[in-house]
Amino acid sequence: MAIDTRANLIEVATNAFARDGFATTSLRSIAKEAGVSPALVVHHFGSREKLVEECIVKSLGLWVSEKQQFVDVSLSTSLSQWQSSVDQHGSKLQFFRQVLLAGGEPANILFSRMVQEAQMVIDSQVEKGQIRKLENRDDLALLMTLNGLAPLLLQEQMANLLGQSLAQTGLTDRLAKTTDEVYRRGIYKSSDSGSGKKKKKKSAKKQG
Amino acid sequence: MAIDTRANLIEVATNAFARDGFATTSLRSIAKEAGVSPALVVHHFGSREKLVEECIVKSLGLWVSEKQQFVDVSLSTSLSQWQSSVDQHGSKLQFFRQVLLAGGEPANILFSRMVQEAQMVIDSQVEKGQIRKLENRDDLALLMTLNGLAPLLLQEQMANLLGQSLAQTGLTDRLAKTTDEVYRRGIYKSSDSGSGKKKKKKSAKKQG
DNA sequence: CACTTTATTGAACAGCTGTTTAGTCTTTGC
DNA sequence: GCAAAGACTAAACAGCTGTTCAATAAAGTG
Repeated sequence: MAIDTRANLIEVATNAFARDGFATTSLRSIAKEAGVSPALVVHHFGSREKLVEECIVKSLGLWVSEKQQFVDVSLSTSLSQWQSSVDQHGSKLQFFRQVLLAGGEPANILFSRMVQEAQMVIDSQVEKGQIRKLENRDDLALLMTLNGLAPLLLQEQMANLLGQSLAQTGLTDRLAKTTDEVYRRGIYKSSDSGSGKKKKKKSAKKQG
Repeated sequence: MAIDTRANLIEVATNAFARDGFATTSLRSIAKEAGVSPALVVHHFGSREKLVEECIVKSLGLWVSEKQQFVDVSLSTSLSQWQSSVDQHGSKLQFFRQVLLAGGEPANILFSRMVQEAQMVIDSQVEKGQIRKLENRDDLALLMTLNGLAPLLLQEQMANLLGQSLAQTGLTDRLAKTTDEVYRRGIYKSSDSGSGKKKKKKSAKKQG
């Protein structure tokens, strides 16, 4: 059964790439893990690089159809929210992490899509009145995407730091609080932050 | 001259690692670039891995002695500031970028040092009254380090996005402005943000 | 049924990797 | 000056990599 083998190869390869990265995962190891000869892999995909491409294309397609699930990752204003997202669809997230770390065109495409997503989310939240309008929404989208991806990219170093310093003191919750505070007092209207009883509709001159 | 060769090898290797990363830079390519036989490299350092270690140790030592120059990178509240830092000591920064991307113990050490730096800077700025006191300064330090490192790690994707969408419209300056706005209205006292004429020393109850 | 296509494999190839060995050349210590 | 020590190299080794080739088995197709 050719299709089964093909699909299975893609799945095995995707998981391997997500786990170990693209550079360090060999065609042979994938074949071995799938219980198949290396020659069969190139028979089905033409080359290792084509297999990589197919895995990426498929995952990017999946991402499009499951957008909402990843938006809160790249845009999560709370790290606990981010962590729960990681736990939920961890393998997919790890794959995207590897795509970003590997760089190149796929990483550029993925990143620019994430920024676009962020723009849409911001627009929607501005419309709902949850975010105050900003001079440049595109810049904010880029900024939030960058900040949102940081804990994903540096997850290993974060885990090391948190694990050895404060362990399970509910630190991710406190981090979420801090992030929340920065973002709310910064970009969000003060709707529930305590000092938001009065609406201030001032407009002060900006020196500059 | 043994010492010259040794020192030169470290420098060549460090630059190569900074440029191409650790995984993809071979001992042979380093030897070739230094105009020396591969065997000589292992003669001087014992193994490739030892050479990597020495490069990292030396760079981490350099970082300690030039702390202030890198603090504004991992903590830069402005992306233009970050960019000028990148231009200034680009190669060193790229090396640290590769260390972080490579992961493992060196990355953990580097990251935790950066967070420590951030803590000190925050303390200093709180003392100067530039930052309002926060519930947990450690969390903020971690958060700012993460956010500060994001544009370094994703520099390639950022460059791609900015280059193709808005080019040299002074976007980095606008980004700096946005970052600044988020941070100032968030964590900084409102000393010059227009609405900061009156100090409000209220403390409202938080629901839930 | 024969015939073609497809799935699958083991073996081999060329190219890369880090490392070792044996040897040459150069410097140093006495 | 001579012997020991260190700098340095070419060549080879074993192990990995992606890929190719010839061959075998299976599945479709007429």
